[in-house]
Amino acid sequence: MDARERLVADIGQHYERLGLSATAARVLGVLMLEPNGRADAPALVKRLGVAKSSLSVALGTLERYGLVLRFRGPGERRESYQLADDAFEAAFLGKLPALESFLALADRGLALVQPGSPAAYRVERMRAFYAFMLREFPALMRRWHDEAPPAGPDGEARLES
Amino acid sequence: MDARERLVADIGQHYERLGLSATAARVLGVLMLEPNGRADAPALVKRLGVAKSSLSVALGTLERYGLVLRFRGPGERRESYQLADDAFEAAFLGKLPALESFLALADRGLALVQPGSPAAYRVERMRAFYAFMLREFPALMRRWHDEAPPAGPDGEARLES
DNA sequence: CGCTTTGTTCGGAACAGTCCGAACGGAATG
DNA sequence: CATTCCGTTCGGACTGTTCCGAACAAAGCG
Repeated sequence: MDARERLVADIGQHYERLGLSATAARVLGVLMLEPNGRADAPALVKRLGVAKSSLSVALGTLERYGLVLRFRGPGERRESYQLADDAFEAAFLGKLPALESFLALADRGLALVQPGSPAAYRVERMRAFYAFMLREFPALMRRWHDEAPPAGPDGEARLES
Repeated sequence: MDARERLVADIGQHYERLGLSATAARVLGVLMLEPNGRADAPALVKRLGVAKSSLSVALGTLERYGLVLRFRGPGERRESYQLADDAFEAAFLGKLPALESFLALADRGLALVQPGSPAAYRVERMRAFYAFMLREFPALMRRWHDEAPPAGPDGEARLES
């Protein structure tokens, strides 16, 4: 078990802790270290030692989360899977809807709580916090995009989105 | 099932989605709407219809996460549980360590990947993103603390931390 | 000192989620 | 048109988690 193998396993552990299944997490680990960030299903099956059915569902969830893109070259028999360029940002932005629904929850709470009571202040503060985050987070992401290092020498094929 | 009940259930659903157990999530829901944000174990057991053993472990995890504080008044027979004032911020800040470890993972990746390769650029970009977030997020929290509305009329007892 | 109350810990049951092998539908090849 | 290759879906087995009831330790009260 070389260093690369160990790193793949550790990356898997961390993504698993974030709620991904073990297979999906390990797929991410492999793709990150793959030279061109791309692999096909048979390669992943061999690399990870999982059934192709498990791989199928794992890739499905990864695609739904916007972390992995499917790619089929013209006339290509099999399809390749590639890390989305903005996978990490996508993982962050994917949590914004959760913030929105918490905001809505806070609103419902405000309507139920006696105005002026400590509970009202508490819920109002919670509401304000989520509103603040919901406002400031996209701004932060914009700043990141400005300061961000270039995406690379484009030695890899870019996928049309 | 009145509106309050429904709201408690929905808050529970959302916190459950964030990784808390069902019981812990519902405890949070109850405490948020409780007039003074406080309750004791028998009340919670009756309110939620769970065994007190389940409640015990749920409260333990909530306390470890810094979302709930134990409180025993002097000479009080039983102890009360109260929402931490900064529960929502704590929930956010609790994820910073995860960012740090991802940064470390990216460093290990950089050491393994061939310099100049597309993979190197990709991992470098990932590293930069996490570094950016790790730097900017505390700053964002500071700004929140400045702009934040007051904590309330202090009609509730404050806990010594 | 016995009794009650409060909170934790333990063992077993129930459940959700994930994985695997097998079967299936589709598409390109010969 | 038969065959081969891919990817998805399905049923069953397994694992880890959560929950409950019961037993337990600790601390005040009579």
